[in-house]
Amino acid sequence: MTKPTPDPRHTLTLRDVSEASGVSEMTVSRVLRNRGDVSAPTRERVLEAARALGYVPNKIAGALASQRVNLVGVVIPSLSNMVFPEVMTGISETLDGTGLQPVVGVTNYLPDREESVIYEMLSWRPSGMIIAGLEHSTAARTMLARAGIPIVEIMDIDGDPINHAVGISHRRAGRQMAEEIIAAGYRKIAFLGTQMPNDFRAKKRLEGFEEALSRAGLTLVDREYYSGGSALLKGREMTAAVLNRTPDVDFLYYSNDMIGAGGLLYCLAQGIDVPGRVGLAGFNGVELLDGLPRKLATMDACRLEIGRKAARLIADAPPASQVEELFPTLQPGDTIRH
Amino acid sequence: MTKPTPDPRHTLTLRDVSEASGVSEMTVSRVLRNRGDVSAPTRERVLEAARALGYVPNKIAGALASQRVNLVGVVIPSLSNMVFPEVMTGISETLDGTGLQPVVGVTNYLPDREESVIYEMLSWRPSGMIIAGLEHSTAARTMLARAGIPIVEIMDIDGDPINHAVGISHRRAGRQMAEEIIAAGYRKIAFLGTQMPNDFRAKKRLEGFEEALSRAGLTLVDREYYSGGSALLKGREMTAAVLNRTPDVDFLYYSNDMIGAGGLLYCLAQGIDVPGRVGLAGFNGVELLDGLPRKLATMDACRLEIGRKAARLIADAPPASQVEELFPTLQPGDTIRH
DNA sequence: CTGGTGGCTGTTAGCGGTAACACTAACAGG
DNA sequence: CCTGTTAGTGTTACCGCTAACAGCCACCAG
Repeated sequence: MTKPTPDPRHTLTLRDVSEASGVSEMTVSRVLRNRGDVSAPTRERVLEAARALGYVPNKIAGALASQRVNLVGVVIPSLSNMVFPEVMTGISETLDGTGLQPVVGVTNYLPDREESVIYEMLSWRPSGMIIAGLEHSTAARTMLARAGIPIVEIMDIDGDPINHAVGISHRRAGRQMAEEIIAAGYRKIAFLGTQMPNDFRAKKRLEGFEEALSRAGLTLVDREYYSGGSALLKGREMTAAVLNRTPDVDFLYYSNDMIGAGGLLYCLAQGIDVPGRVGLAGFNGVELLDGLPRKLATMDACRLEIGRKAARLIADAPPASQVEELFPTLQPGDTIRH
Repeated sequence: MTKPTPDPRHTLTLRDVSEASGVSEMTVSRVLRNRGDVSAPTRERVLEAARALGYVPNKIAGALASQRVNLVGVVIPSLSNMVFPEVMTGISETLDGTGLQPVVGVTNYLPDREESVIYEMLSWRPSGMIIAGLEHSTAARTMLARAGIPIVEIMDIDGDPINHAVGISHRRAGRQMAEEIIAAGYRKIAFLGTQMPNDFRAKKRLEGFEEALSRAGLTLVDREYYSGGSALLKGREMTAAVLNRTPDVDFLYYSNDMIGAGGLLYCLAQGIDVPGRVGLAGFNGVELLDGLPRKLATMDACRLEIGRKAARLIADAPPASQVEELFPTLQPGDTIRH
């Protein structure tokens, strides 16, 4: 066995099917797309011929001719942190049946890469674009605005959308969590989070959090940042570091659930009284947490719903820009004292 | 603000740029693709015009004309189980700089869906396809074989590849783990795994595992299957169920690390002596495990390397079919007694 | 018998690029 | 002066498909 079947003749086109079934290319095209009237016997013959030949239509040519591309570009920072796969699920779910298909691009939180991913996607002339976040380079914003297709910026609504936006207010989410923590009586609060300079949403949450603290006359007693590596492990390490450096800390606010889970496991292993001696909270509401020995306090980010609504906006393409704010619910879990 | 800039005139084409810069479309095309000689001043003028207009080339047209598409289809069962994102990383890494770009399609372990995803992808005439697994519908195999492009089936090599294959032998991996467990003196061994009828790789691991057991005169003393839900949580539940039902079990072999981690957390919480009273092992070598209080025994599936090698095969397109077997290494962790 | 009216099928003209080749000026060498 | 070469640019003919419209035939009403 050498090449994967070096193709008897050339690569198949409509013409091959049309010759094999004795009708015009146009009729074949109609049959294959279920468009226009074609008599039942003709349809049968064509389908049979196509099947027999193993014909796969060339969407490139089809798209060019029809000026229609059934693709939706989805630009997200990462696939590996559990949050975006869920958004994707919501998107696929909603797009299924509309004839549209998602195509993902990953930016790794790099603005340059984001720009080129967007450029690349637009050059395929998709029917719409879904993009995480509201912060993009000027060039990227311009390209998107000029593309003449629906654009949905997701996850975040604290900012100025290009077109549509669906998400939560991370600033408010941070504030809300802080208020909850303060109400529970914690006072020596530390933050543990990602270093990523381009995770704007984590940054906004922290801003909201600190704002609420300062309104209560408090400030963070410690902070610890990380980047890269296994989040669970980092959570352990950072927690150890903070507890060591600031022994009187009584609350650890994590920028995401994964490091929060690491922290929780560490505390439990150390026999630290949670939530009595220290309270813990994360962010996201990842499914993973269900399996932990104790439930981490968190806030769901409405990821599934965001995906669904964003896809809906692309599919429906309403004429006017829309901003849909969703409201995360706090899940107190077992790591904030009642 | 209504529509995203209803586009002054129409959508931009090469002609617009050519008119704006006073050269032919062909010259603009050459400049934009860095192909053929174009004088420096002309190149400048063209680039300037393109930038000023915000021109984004139409790859659809380009691809049709040049019969070249710089896309590589990647078909995988799921994005949410941590294993495929890592494969993707390997693929992207290697493809970067070759001018090729990965496009993923997700099948959710459904053969029908796999078939349609493959069909859909092939209809974009990609430069190559990377597909998880060796088990596909006849129609899918035929389409792929006929496509006349390099096909790489990944993850698994226990079977008959269409063209190239890169992966590990899951059967051998299962066998190896069983041998290790037996050598460590465990005798009452149970299996806990996914129900998924279409996770062929998990199935092969189990086959290899049982084969090695029976060669040692042993059989599984219990087995427990799950589907859906939080894997970590399922791991706890299943572990509880097995320990309850078969109290004298002394080893729990999990079909993946995630449920294994759940089981480990459960055992630790119950104060069960691991690895004295029961040993545990999973499969995959997911990064997550680094953060657990104790290291789960596992076997890495060479995911990154598989992604890299698969991408290399597409990029290099060797004339003859290749099968690259990788060899996972056993990571004994702390859950098998020395 | 004529003129609709629909159902079905074919024809024509692109879609927006690019390959391949043709052309042109400028200059070198014989 | 002519020819050959080279760099830079333009022309032509598609790529494989579809929109739009043009036929054609059977059938029916008037």
